[in-house]
Amino acid sequence: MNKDAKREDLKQRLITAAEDQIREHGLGGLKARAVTAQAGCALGALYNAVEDLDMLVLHVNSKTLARLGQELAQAVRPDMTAKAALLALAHAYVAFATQNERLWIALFEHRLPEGRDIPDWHKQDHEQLIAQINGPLSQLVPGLSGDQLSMRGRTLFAAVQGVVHLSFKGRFVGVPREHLQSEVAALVTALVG
Amino acid sequence: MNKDAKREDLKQRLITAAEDQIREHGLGGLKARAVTAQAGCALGALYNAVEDLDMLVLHVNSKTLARLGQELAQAVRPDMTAKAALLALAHAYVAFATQNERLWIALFEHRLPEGRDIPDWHKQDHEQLIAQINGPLSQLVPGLSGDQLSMRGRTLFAAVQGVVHLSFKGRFVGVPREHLQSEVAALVTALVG
DNA sequence: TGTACATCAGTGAACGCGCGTTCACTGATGTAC
DNA sequence: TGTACATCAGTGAACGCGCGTTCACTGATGTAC
Repeated sequence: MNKDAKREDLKQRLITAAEDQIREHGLGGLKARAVTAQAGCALGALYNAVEDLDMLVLHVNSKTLARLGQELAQAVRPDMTAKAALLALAHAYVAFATQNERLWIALFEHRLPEGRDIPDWHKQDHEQLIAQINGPLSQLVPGLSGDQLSMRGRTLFAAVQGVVHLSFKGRFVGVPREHLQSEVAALVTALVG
Repeated sequence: MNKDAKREDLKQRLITAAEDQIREHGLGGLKARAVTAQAGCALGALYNAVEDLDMLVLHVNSKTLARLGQELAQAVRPDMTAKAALLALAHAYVAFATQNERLWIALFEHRLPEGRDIPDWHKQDHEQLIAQINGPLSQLVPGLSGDQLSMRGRTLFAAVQGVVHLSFKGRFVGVPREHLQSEVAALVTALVG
C-alpha cells in the first residue's frame, strides 16, 4: 500500500470508528482518544487524516445520509401512486431512524462552532436527500403552487422528524415506539390525503 | 429581610439571571460565573441557594412551562369549538416559542446527567401542560378510543414541535419563519379535520 | 436594651477534570543517482 | 540493484483552556441571658 492509499485507509478506519462510537455513546460521547484507539492509531494521527473532530463527525453524517438515501430509494417503486410512495418513504425513514437511532440524532444535533461553515461536499449530501423526498410530493395535493408544495414538503418532513425525535427522547410524552410507524403513517395520510 | 427571605430572594435572582443568560446565549452558553455575576453574588453562593447548575436550569424550565401554560390558557375560550380551540392553542404555542426561542429550545435540550432523575415538582409542570393540550383534543376525531385519542394527541404535539424546531434550527430545509404559523395551522387542520 | 456567642449565608481563590489540539521526535516510504 | 538522502505519516506526552464545584475563611444575622 502506498502513502496515499494508507492515508485514505486510516481516514476510513477513523470514520468507521467514529460511527461506532456515536452509535454506542451518542454524539456527545464521541471522544478523540476513543476513536483513535478503536481505529488503531495514535491520538495525533487523527489530525493528519482529518482537519479535526468536527470534520470527522461531518464525514460520519454524510455516510449516514448516504445510507438513508439508499434505503429511501429502495422503498419507492415506479408503479406506486404518489401517496403510496410517500407512505413508503415515511415508513423507510422511520425504520432507518429506529435502527440507527443515535446516528440519526447526530444528523440534527451536530453544530459547527460559530463562524465555521459547512463544506460543500456535505451540503450536497443534504440536498440530495431533500430532492428524494420532494419527488413524490411534487405530484400531490392538487391546487397548490410550486412554492406552497415545497413548503408543505418541509412541513411534512419536519413533522415526521418531530414525532420520531420526541418518541426517541421521551421528553414530554412522546409516542411509544411500538406505535411510531402507525402514527407517522396517520400523520402522512392526513397531510397528503 | 430575614434569612429565609434573603435566601429565597437570591434564589429568584439566580433563576432570573439564568433565564436571561439562556435567552441570550442558549442553554449551552449558560455559565455559573455569568449567572452569579448577573445575580450580584459570589460564585459559591449559587451552591447555597440551589443544588447545582442543572437544578437551576430545571427551575428556569419550570418557569418557562408556567408562562407557556398561561399563554395557552388565555388562548382558548369556553365557547370555541374543539377544532377552533386546538388551532388557537397551536397558534399561541408557536407564538410563545417564537418569542422565547432559546428558552423553548432549552425545554427540550436539557438533560440531567445519567442516573439522576427529574424531581417531582418539575415533572408536575410537564404534566400540567400536557393536560391543557389534551383537553380540547379529547372532544375530537370521533370514532377513536381514548387510547387512540391520547396517542393522536402526542403525535400532534410532537409534529408541531418538529416543525417549529426545524424552522428555528434551520437544519435541513426548515419552514421559513414567516410561514411557520400558517404551516402549523395547516398541519393541525389536517390532523384533526 | 446591651453584650457575648453561635450560626450560617456569602466569598472567591483554588482545585480538578475532561478533553481537543499541538509538537518535537521517529521511523517507514519514496526518490535520486 | 544498492546506497544516501528527503519527506512526511505516525507517535504520544504535554499543553491549555473552560468551567463546575469545593472549602477555609469572614462577617452579617439571629439567639440567649
